[in-house]
Amino acid sequence: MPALPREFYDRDTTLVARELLGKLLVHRLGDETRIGRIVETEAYLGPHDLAAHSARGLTERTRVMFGPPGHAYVYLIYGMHHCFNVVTQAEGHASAVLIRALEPVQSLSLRAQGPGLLCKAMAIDRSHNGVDLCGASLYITAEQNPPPLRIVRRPRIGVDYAGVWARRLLRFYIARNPHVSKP
DNA sequence: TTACAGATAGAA
DNA sequence: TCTATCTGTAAC
Repeated sequence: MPALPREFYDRDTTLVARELLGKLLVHRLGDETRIGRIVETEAYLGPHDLAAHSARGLTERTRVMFGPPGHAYVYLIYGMHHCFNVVTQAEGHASAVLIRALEPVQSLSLRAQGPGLLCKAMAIDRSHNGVDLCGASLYITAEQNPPPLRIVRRPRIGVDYAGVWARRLLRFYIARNPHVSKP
């Protein structure tokens, strides 16, 4: 199964967030390959989106978010948890899709519901910040025979401070999937 | 130098 | 269901 091409990420962020559902996140480690099905995502639409990191402008941390699409943006939250994002749209758009939950497929012994647990289960940390997802070690691929999905749209989590942006329906998840962090 | 980010684990 | 915790980041 080949990795999704960079063109997949170089599109409308909301569209990418929706199409990422049901895809497989693959991380090749030394002697094992960890795979999880993406069941929950959130779209962050760039500098004008007050809920996005890029709203404060280009900083050391958000640099890769402003970079070209198809790269991993991994940041540390509360100094304890990692969050895994995928950069979307053309360089400078500073848009990204946050992967919030996975359904274990292979070598995932830990729960992966919630952005922090997801990174723990997939062994993703800040060393993966800026990694090219079109590469061979960490990438996203499509299933052979993807089942039909019922997709639910909801407001994003933890962005109450973002005014009108907090009400936008930019969170997507697979309906009735038990691995979604909050149904 | 210091306030803040909002998810997680564990207690109640 | 509620609360303590934890530290890198960026504004001060």
